[in-house]
Amino acid sequence: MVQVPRPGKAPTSADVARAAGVSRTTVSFVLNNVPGSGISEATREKVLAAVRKLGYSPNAGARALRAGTSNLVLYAMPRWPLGHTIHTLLERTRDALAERGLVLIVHGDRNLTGMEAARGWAELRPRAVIADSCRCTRESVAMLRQHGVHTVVLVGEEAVPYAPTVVFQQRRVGGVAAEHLVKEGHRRIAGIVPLGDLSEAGELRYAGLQDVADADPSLELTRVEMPFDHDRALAVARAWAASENRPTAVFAYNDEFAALMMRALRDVGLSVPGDVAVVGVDDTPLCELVTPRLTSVALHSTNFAEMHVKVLMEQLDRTLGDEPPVVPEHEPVLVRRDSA
Amino acid sequence: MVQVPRPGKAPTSADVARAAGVSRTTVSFVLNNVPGSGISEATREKVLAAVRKLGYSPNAGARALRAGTSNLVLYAMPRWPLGHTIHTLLERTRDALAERGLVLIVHGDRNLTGMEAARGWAELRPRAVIADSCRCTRESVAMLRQHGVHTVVLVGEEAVPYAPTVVFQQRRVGGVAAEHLVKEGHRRIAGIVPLGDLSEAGELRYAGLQDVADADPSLELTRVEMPFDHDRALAVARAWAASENRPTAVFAYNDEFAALMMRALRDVGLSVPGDVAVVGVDDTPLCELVTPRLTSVALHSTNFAEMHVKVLMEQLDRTLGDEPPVVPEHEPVLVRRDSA
DNA sequence: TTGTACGCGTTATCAA
DNA sequence: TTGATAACGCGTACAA
Repeated sequence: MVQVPRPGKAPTSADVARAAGVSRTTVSFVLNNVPGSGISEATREKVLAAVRKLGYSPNAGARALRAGTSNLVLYAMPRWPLGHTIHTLLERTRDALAERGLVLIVHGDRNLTGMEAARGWAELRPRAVIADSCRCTRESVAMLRQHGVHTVVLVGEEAVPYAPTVVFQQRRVGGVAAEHLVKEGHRRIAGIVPLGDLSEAGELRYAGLQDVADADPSLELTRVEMPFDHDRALAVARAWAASENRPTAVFAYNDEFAALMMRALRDVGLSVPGDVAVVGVDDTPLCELVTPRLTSVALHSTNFAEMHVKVLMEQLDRTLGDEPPVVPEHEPVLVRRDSA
Repeated sequence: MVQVPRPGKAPTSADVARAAGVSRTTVSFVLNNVPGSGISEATREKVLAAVRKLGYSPNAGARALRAGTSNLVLYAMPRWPLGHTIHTLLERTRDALAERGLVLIVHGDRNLTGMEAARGWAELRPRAVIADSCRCTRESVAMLRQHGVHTVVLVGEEAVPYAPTVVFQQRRVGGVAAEHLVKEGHRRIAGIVPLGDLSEAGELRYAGLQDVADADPSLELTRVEMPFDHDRALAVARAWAASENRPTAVFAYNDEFAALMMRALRDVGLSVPGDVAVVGVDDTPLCELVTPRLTSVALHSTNFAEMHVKVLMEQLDRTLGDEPPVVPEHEPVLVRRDSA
């Protein structure tokens, strides 16, 4: 049972020392396994027993205050919904950090950017910060460094000169899809941009389509803004059914939108991929479950996670002022099935 | 640009005081808006200017050390994969906490339980901890309280006497599905238990089927352990096609497993729901996208999130020793479509 | 209005 | 082996 030296207050190392009948110094030596501080096995045991008895857990704040650095690694929650990619990423990162005695913390603030965000992160004086590059300016990164954050790793569309960036291009997702469709001979392509939470990523992916269209004037791009809603999808499909120069292919924002469109297209009598080809994104299990099987752009979340962990670890090892870091690129890959 | 009073070290309130030409006390008064400490508008401005100039951000650890309590609320990352439910929950909780000046932190450790886990959480001396009830024992909760954690809110299958619990019954998910199937006249029901990450929740949902079967001896329950894999699904479907007393209904762990089974069943010539009815879980968009449309048990993540936030806020307001809290129940709801 | 001084919990240094 | 002491950054009671 947990003993209560001072009700409502957490036990301190002094409490442990008192309970074990030793000095605070001794407690500290035992708990931190300080080498070369000949502690007898007997006292060691006494101290550990007292720790267990009191349920002692060191105060991380005080420890960090004294040490000048914490063992926290702060991951700023990304703007887009938490999906499988993030899940894998967190899992791997946590494990890798745990091996070094570092603790992964996901910071909840999702609305603040730039200096505002950095100030909140800096309050915790973390060892490292991982954040979307779109939420970090040169100033905010400098601020973090100023606050003793040894490592800053960004994730985003493109590398910035002031911090190592793991490039993860939403934009290329659209590009890869468009390139495939062009190669298949499509000339009129529609791109879906979702409304709501997903619109930010949606714009980026659509911009990728636009990149390809800009390079090839014979392409005709149609932008379709749409919530995830069967009726809206039906309306779009109906319009296309009635039009003689409808798009011959549609890049849906993700696999779910793609499935939604496929259903709507079929509902109005258009065939997939015969009349309209469809490409999704994420390569989810859904792709195999719909008819026809869905062609999809894969983000390879496992690869991404590993790459991310690698960069983070390199940065943690790096002593301030080393050579600039590598910035891996992560190219999405088209997984071809039947729908396009 | 960020000024550097002492390179590599974060600016302190003393630095701010120096830069503003005032005392540390004054800085503190200004930053904490201490009432009744007549600070002239001029000095106020000077201090704030210095804060901006230095990029000062208070050391949360030191502040907590002094105050005896932090403004952190720790959410221990749940064991099962982060999905839409968790996403909504975090979003709502963060907003509600932000209104009180509290910061939501998601703690990465996912493998530790009981005392081990509690020790890690306690190190940060958070104001509140939210965790899966299955990772908390009576002792570990007592330990947290001992360490000044004012509020502990659990989420899990059933209420425990030592902490307020938001009841969220995976088990009832299976129960609700089974009750529906029984009402529809099914007597031989199969339940899928996924392998891997999802097995923990899978066992609970299957136990819900078992509850119903236990109460009705005429029911015949078949347990199917299965990874998410088309070939394995096909094998199961083939076996059923060849058997004269195959299950007439299958409770799939979630919508994706349900869709996988539906496809496999159709592939081997069995009709849905004619030969075999199928029920999924989560009421995802997928339900409307497959043929036939999928009947699913909905968890109503928005309701859940609101309920969760409500309980958390009540607990935060509660002064230690108040009356025991309400423990809302959250009943899953069957959304009927065509597949069962 | 402002400065001085103390203590929160840890750990490192130094002397015993 | 151990015990006293100082310092980390912050907030505040108290005195000026």
